[in-house]
Amino acid sequence: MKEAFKSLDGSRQYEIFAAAMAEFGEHGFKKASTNRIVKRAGMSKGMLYYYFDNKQSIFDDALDFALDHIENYMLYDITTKKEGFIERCARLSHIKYVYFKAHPEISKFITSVYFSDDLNEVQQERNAAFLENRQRILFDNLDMDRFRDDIDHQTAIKLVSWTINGYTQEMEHMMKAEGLDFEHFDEYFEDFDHYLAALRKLYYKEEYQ
Amino acid sequence: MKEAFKSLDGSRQYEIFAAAMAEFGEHGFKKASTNRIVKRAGMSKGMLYYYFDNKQSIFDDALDFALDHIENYMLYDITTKKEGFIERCARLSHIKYVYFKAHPEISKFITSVYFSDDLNEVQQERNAAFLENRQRILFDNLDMDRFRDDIDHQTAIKLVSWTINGYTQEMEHMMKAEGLDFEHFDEYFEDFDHYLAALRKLYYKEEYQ
DNA sequence: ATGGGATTGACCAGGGTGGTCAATATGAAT
DNA sequence: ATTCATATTGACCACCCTGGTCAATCCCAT
Repeated sequence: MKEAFKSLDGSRQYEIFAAAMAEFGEHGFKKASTNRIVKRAGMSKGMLYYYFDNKQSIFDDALDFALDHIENYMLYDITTKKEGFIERCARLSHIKYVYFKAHPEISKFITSVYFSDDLNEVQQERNAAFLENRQRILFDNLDMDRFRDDIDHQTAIKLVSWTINGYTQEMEHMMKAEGLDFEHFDEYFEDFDHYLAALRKLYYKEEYQ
Repeated sequence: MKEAFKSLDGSRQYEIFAAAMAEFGEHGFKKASTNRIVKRAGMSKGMLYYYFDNKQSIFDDALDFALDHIENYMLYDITTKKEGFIERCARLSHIKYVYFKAHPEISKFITSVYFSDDLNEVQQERNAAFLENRQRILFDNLDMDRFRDDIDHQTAIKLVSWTINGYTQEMEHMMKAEGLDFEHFDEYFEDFDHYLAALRKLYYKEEYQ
């Protein structure tokens, strides 16, 4: 990015990156259109190239911005207190979901990056570090003794995370179909608690249910 | 489609539809390119419009073809014998996976249709009927008494299907990352059995484990 | 040799692309 | 009021790709 962009108001920077990330998230790098980015951000074509060198550098800077943004958010909100794996998963899911509602463009952008495979080396390393960090947060300081003794811990971890991801995905799909609605939002989280209770009953020793 | 196409060799029809489905699956209707379809199918532009009226009718006919193809395949391979839900899910997953490896273009095409929302009414009905049929197959003639008594059946069904879907997705993601490999294929299914055994231990009464 | 279906690919108008740039608008300092 | 640097515009460029057409071939059974 050029100096002109750096000296911009933080919220304006966010708006512009948001426009770019939404476009890249929906269409991928190649088929993303700078004209649509410009329209989304409410600015003229000339301005975009007054702020950035070219399309590629818009993408690169947006990716940097997105990863930083998520990492800051997560760092702020996460305390890895000792807890069971089910509780940890549930908490992370919840955080993720709140973040998704607050910053859908960033979430979608990062998701599309995760599934694409045309990142350069630097970006791949950056992204790998990001994912590793997520794993660390997910597994740090867990109380694994809550799991039933007759089930392997690693197996239980896999099963539980698949289950909770499945719930999350179904939720997203429902939301997308019906349009996301804050009334339903709470309903869904009541359901979530119900399923979490069931999971505890299935996977945990009696004293932890 | 025009008469010329109908009188084509069945395998050639498949090739052409496969090219179209691959293109539509990757790019969606609007951004799909008839030029790329033509290239994929190894034919000239003129030929495509000798077979079909226009881009839309290519899509329509491909969708018909895909749904018919899947339904025939499933009908042939599925006997809904009495079994537990875990076994049913596992079997359907396996069938789905084998089908995916045999006909990836069809699978991806149908998946993209499932997530898109620009189907016309007739297609929506057709697709709804298709999904309903899948649900029927999934739930027909189940032995629900295998589930532990202290867990609600509907809850168990949800949890188990989320879990198994999660496993399937992880498998797909791994395959995509490493390139699908038949050696690994079998490994994965050994793992699968391991996880199924764990699920039975968690969800079933002792006598059904 | 002829007729007719199969097949080609150059071609079209139209629209979108990433990127440029001369022209202006703005606003603070003089 | 003038100056001057910075902010901002959108028309414009050459290029590429689009869905679709069609005159020209090719192929082969008669």
